Amino acid sequence: MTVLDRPVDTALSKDRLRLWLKLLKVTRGLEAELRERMRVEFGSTLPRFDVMAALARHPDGLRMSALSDVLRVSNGNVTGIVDRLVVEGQVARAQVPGDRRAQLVRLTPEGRAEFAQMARTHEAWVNALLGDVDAAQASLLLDGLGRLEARPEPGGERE
Amino acid sequence: MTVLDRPVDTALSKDRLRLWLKLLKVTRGLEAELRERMRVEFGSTLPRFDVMAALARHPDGLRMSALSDVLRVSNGNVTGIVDRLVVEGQVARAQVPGDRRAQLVRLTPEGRAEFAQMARTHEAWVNALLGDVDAAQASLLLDGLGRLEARPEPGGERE
DNA sequence: CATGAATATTTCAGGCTTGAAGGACCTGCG
DNA sequence: CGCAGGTCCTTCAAGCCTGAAATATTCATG
Repeated sequence: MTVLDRPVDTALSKDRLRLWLKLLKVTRGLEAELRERMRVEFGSTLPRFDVMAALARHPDGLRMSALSDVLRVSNGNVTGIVDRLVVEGQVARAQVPGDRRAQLVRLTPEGRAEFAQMARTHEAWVNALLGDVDAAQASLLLDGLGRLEARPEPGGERE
Repeated sequence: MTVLDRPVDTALSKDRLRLWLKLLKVTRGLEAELRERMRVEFGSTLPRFDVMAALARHPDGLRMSALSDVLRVSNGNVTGIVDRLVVEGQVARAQVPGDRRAQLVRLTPEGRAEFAQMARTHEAWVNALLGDVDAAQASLLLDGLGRLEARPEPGGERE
């Protein structure tokens, strides 16, 4: 911990801080725009969209805890979002045969149809918002971003 | 709007979508790590830190609405965060002489001291979390990120 | 089989966030 | 002056989010 006890204050440290602040700014800006469009166009939200996207990729359904893992979101949070999606009829819960604790969550047919529409539109939005990025820049950025991915701490879970 | 009515589905569109998802993933990962450390180490939060940072850059104080502009956060939200910072004694509200509607918000001396400590540690955290990024990569990424900054829509506010 | 540990989920309090509505105040114009 | 329209801020309902505690249920071990 001794490294945290004195000021850092190198040029590189400042550069990294600037990079992080920029990252935050850009991401929040884009996210705000997408959230707003999701709200106006579909009366929905990004978290709901995220849950539906995860379920769309798993047609056999996911358990609540699996959903929580995939989305990297707390267990209790998933409960609330799924609750609302159930009320809206886009998602259904089912019992897992061998385990009375677990729930299997799936898209309903209506949810599947709604998601297809949302996903198409969402991709178009992103495509337009990132319109200044060509393929080469995209791959360059994608690569660079990989470098600052927070790795799970040693001893943590693996994929 | 006609462009949104049919599937996009070009390779470039997929690349941009992947880039956006990566951006979101990386940012959320780092943010979660910083939030957790802020909570454990300082019993505080990133939004509170953001407010204090803005106030630290404006020793003469900021109005609530100016704070809301700087942080790009809704007015009502700022009210709540500042309320809590006031309770904690890190921030104080003052009347603006000529205008009984407005409030001038400032760091207290305690807030200023606390912020200095938090800012030093925060920078060290970011420096460590982005430890794989050297100066050249940082500037490359910073530049690339600038390209996908959501520009305010035409007719919107300017800086 | 019992029972203690582990697993799956929900509930809860506290905080952040938004958009919309409301109240107080200011300003400019007739 | 009076008052219409704007500005500044707060309040509110609804939703997202977390970490921690509570509830069920399953599993492993003796």
